[in-house]
Amino acid sequence: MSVTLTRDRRAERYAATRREILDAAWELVRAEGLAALAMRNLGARVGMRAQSLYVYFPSKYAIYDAMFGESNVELLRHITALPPTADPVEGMRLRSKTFLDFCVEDPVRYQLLFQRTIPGFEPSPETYEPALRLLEESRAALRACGITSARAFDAWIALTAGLAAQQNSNEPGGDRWVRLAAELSDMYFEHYRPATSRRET
Amino acid sequence: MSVTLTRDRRAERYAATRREILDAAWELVRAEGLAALAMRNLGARVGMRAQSLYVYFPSKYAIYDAMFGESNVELLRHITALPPTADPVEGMRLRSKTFLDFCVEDPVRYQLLFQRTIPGFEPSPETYEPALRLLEESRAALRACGITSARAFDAWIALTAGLAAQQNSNEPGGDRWVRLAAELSDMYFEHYRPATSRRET
DNA sequence: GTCTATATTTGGATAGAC
DNA sequence: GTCTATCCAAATATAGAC
Repeated sequence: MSVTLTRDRRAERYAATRREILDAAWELVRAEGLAALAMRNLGARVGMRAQSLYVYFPSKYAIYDAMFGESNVELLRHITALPPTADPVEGMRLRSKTFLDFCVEDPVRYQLLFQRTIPGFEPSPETYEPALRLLEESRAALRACGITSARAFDAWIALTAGLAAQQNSNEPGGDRWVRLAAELSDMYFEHYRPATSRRET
Repeated sequence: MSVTLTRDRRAERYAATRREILDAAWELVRAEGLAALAMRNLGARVGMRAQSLYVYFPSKYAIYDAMFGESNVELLRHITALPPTADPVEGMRLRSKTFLDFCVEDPVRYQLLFQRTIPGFEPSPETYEPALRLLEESRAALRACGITSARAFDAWIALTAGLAAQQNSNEPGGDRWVRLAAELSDMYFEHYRPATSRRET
């Protein structure tokens, strides 16, 4: 006779070990770069042989994919957690600042999310999904500012992403480009915002 | 008794082979990605064993460095070859278009020049020098438009580089972002150009 | 669930014959 | 200047004992 248990201790243990491996992987890539993720090194960090990791992840790419996925979820969470603002343009300023902080805070995570630099790695549709949601959500937020054209949307993304790219590739950890965000945001809305939907100041 | 010759046939042959190796390296990375440059593969493409390549380049990084250097020289040449324009702002538009075309034309070259993606590779000061020259030259061109602040300069670079980055990472070979260049350039000058130095239209 | 052992591949680089 | 012969190191992954 089998009894139904309310907890699966084995599954809990398994999940905890997976988590531990992912944490170690983040530590490793932050210390030595994305490309330095190697099963041996990773195993050493969690006190295992490389081979044992295959119990938890079917391949190295599966580890990258899990990291990609949780980063994307985290970013989406950061953005959707922002408090509502009375002025939608002020909201966009806040969003871009939040996005840039997120990118600068962890350059390796940025590289994993936004630069396709690991040979052979492509995120799975499931882990990529939050990125699409974020993009959609951004489009809506910009629409609330009265900006609807696809070109204008692309321009906003390019502006914001451009700052992050410059910052991380030229002065990781600094703020030389990031601090231009508010100014460029103003410039953007001065140019793109239809006169009718602007507030009087 | 030794005679002074006007040509060094051996040196010419050597230089030609080096050139041939570099050409093959470009072909290889364009076909299989920057990270796929391996001495064995490269050797195969020029009809040599990998070991023989060491006669021409002391290491794999030396090959990357040579490629980096010649790309930088080429970019500088593209920009400095631009015809002078009566309107300096028109000149900047032309420069950014030329820059973007250069970046989009060859995404792998772009990656080598502007994204530090090869583990362990850092360009030598000699091959990096043209990049500094170009930056200095760009600063001067922007100054001719009446724009002198360091912040404004950084903003220009971020704007242009942002377009290139978006284009190459999201739609290599396309023009979805690149075609925004003129519009963003206008937006930039509307915002940053001091009123006194603007032309009447 | 972790281990030992091992297969397999790949890649950078050197020594020395020709 | 190109080759053969090697070396060495690193890395992914599988099989099977415990």
